[in-house]
Formats: sequence, C-alpha cells, structure tokens
Amino acid sequence: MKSEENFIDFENSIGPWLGKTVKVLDFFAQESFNNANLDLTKEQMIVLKKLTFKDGLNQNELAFLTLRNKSSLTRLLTKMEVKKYITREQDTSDKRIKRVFITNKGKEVFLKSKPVIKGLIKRIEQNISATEKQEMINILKKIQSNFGSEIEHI
Amino acid sequence: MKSEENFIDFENSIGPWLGKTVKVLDFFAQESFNNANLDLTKEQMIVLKKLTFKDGLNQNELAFLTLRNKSSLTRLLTKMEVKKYITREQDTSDKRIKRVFITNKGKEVFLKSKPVIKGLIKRIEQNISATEKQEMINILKKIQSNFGSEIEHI
DNA sequence: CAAATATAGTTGCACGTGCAACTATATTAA
DNA sequence: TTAATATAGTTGCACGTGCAACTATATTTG
Repeated sequence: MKSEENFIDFENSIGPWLGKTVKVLDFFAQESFNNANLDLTKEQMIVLKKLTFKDGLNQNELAFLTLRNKSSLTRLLTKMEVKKYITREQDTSDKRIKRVFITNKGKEVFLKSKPVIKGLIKRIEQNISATEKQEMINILKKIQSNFGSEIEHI
Repeated sequence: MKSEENFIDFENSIGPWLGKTVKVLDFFAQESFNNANLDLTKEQMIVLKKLTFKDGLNQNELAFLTLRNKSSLTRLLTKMEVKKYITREQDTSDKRIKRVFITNKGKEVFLKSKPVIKGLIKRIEQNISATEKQEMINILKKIQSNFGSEIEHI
C-alpha cells in the first residue's frame, strides 16, 4: 500500500529523539556556563579541551577533531583569540599553517569549567545505570559508523 | 584526592557522544535534502511536520512544540513565508496572535521530503535491533526528564 | 626553472539560535 | 474606567554553522 510505504514513525525513530535530547542538553550546558559566570560557549570549551590535551595543533587538525568546517573554526578561534583564550602562531617551516596554543587565561577558564561539566554529566546520567550508559554509547558508535564517521579522539 | 575529583571521563560520558552523533546526523540530513533538490532545512521540515499534524497553530505553540525560542521561530517562519511554504494570519478574536498555516506548496515539499527522511531513518537504524532502539529511546526519555523537559508530541 | 596543482586559512553570504528590549493588544486591579 | 500588568510577536545584537570563492604558500609536473 502506498500510504503504508510513505508512513514515517517519526516519534519512534531514534533520530528525532536524539535531536531533541541534544537540544535540551545544549540549552542547559550554556545555562550552566552562564550561571558559573564563565564567558564560554560549549564549542569554545571543546576547543580548549582539545588544546589542553595537545597544544599547538594546526587549524585543520583542530577543525577535524572538533567536527567542524575549517571556516567555522576560523571564526570560533577569532573570538577565542579576542578573549585571549588562545593564540595563533604561524608555522616556521610551512607558512600556510597556523598553530593554535592555549593561553594561561584559556587554561584557567577551562579549569573553572570542569566542575560545571562534571555537574552536567552527573545530571545527565543520574538515573542511568552503568550498563545502560555503556549500551547507549555502543549504539551511538554504531550509528556514527553507519554514516562512515570514524571520529578520532585525542 | 583533588585531582581525582576534578577528573572528567569525557569520552565515556553520554553527553559528548550524543553531541557528536547528532552533529553527524544533522550533516547528513542536510546533505540528503540538498541532494534531493529540496529547498528545505531540517528545522523547516519539522515546522511543516507539526503543521501537517495540526494546522493553524499560533507561533507560541509552534515555538514550544519545536523546542525553539519564539524569536527563532519568528525568523524561521519569515523565511518559510518568503518561500511560500506557510502563511501567517492574525487571529480575529485576539489580535496579538498569529496563526500559522501550511500552504499547498508547503505540503508538496513536505511530501517530497518524506522518502528522504525515511531513507535517513533507515540508515540511522540499519544495524540497530528493535530492542536496542527501544532501549535507546527509553534512556533518551530518562535523560530529558532529568532536565525537567516534558516534551509534548502532537 | 616555470606553470599547474594542491593545501591552509579567511571571507562573503545565507541559515539557525537565545536573550533582552521593544510594540501592540488584552486582561486585571484600583 | 483608567492604570498596571501580562502576553504575542518582532527586532537588534552576538554567537555558531556550511559552502564556495578567494589569498598566500607549497609541491608537483613538464
């Protein structure tokens, strides 16, 4: 039947549920940062986190690691540079490349954001068992692999 | 230990995994719409979906149902109005209210988007069992409830 | 070596987002 | 009934996003 074929059980599909959940989480994440008087967005925090793990990444690498278009990253970094959270330095051997470094101020902000993030994670997972959590992450990995997204973690 | 307390097991937390997965999904959703020559964003599609289910909602209701600030909705609708996917009509009994109606063109676009969405959902869930899917949705519901978000479906 | 090609990063444009201030209309209280 | 308050929607501002075109530098090819 044609009508059957065209039917989409939207509310019982994973995609929409994921989308809604992330919207809620994003909202509370930003609210938490603001309440903690952190001049920081979730996106900026993720960049700081990557740099904390490996400083001096170039913009291409950073864009890839943060799942972001290089043009988005350019603008994100510009804002972070203005706030003195990072600096950009031209690579000496290849002048096309800019390496990104976290500043002391950036480190400080990231440090202050940690308890906020911890609180958020705690709240997200408060009634989720360890098994459920692992199950969830496994399924999310499967979904990502369905889209050929091999996301690298540093 | 202080260092223990401050440690965040980011890559084994649900939040970041959710965020990454949704990023990947969003990207492919938009790509699919574009490939199908649909002049439509995911956000606009969701508005059309809500209106297909219940036409003539006012902007407040629509903003709530689509988890969106009323100002965001205003602008989203303006773009959809320009594209003639929807119309706005002032309520006669309360002139503050604007009711939103899907146009024939809007219905047509939404109809054309359905197979695309179906394809996306299929791809998302291709190697996820029915049990996993249900488990996943249940956990997502729990997470949302942790943030007091009682999301209504129409 | 000079010309063609590739790569890193930036910019213009269009989209979507929340907050706070604003306008217009409705409702409530004095 | 007028004044105070509430509500619906819009707008300015700042943020984040992808695509395509662009600049500058490197590398490859003839």
